Amino acid sequence: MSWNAAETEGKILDLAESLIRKNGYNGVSFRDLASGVGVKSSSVHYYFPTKEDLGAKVARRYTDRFLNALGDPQDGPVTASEIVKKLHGLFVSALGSDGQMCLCGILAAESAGLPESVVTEAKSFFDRVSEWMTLSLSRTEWARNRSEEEIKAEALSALALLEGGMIIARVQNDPALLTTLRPQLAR
Amino acid sequence: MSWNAAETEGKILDLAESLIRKNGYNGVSFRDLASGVGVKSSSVHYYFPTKEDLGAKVARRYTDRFLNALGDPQDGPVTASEIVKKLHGLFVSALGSDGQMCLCGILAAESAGLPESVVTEAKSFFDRVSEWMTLSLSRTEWARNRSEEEIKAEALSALALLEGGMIIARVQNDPALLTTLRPQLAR
DNA sequence: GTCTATAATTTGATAGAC
DNA sequence: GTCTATCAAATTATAGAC
Repeated sequence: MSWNAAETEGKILDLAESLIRKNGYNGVSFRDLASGVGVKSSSVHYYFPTKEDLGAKVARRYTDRFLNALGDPQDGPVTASEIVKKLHGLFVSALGSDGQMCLCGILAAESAGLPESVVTEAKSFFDRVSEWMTLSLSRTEWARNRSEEEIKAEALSALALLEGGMIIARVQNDPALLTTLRPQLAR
Repeated sequence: MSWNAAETEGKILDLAESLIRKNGYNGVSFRDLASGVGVKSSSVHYYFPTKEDLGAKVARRYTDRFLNALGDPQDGPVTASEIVKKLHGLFVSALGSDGQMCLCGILAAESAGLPESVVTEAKSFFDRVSEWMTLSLSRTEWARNRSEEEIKAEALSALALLEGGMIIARVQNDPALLTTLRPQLAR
């Protein structure tokens, strides 16, 4: 039946996202995915002809969901503090209890050796989240006496702080560390 | 002759560091190292019996050099701004013109799937640099009316901002981006 | 859509000659 | 110390039956 197809494809995407966030792109194999989902590796190739194809689709889906969770900047928080809180909250819940990295963060770290389309999708995550932050901040009182460059720099530094915080929290095995960084974001 | 041994071992460590920073731990093979250095892979195993052994030694050497470049906190800059500038400068020169990641940053990102001793060494980098920052900042005027926790949080957030900045600079293919973040460090 | 079977390559690692 | 030779396992990917 047709819903089986979509279910297998979805399961593969879910597991691929989880495993890449845990081990990185080079730390995931088709057989890991196949055995985890309960099919053979040739079935994974049926949905995703190449690993590059799979990686790019996982990254695209991740970014789409992330921006969906952020919501429309025109209809979001109106203070800089609340905007930053929203972004921070998404990263904290992404790190979760099992210390999973941001998918595009780990892809970006590995990017020098990754297939082109995967890098393009990882880059797109930062472009889009950065744009969301810039648009959101632009609507606030905080932005009144600040230039476009200052606002963009603030958006970028918030993202950098959160990505770096995830990395450190993970290696220290201390998810609470990311929470600690919150006061550094609100200025 | 004996100096040949040291030379080969050093070349392997140099190349391993460079390749891990580019592709991550899982993106480097013994044959990559061997061909790059001009020996056979069995010779690489002669110096480093296992990949874990090699990874741990590369990380340890990287951290030792990094702290050596930072210098003795008792004998360093005395203003918070200069301390932050020194750390920032090291990261900027590490990123360099070819966009290489911080070795322990990429190892930390991959850490969930890495051998134990490699993770231990990556963790040690953040412990030691964080301690350097905390000790250095504690000696400044800036620290006078601040608690131990506040100082540690500042050290940690500076590190997080720089690691995250490297990641984003790399995927955006824009090393200057890390320079942009500098004003966010000085408070 | 999923399977079996398999190809072609790469990987980490070892044994033993020189 | 470096080599040749080799191994067992894992990797991405394809062909073709059901």
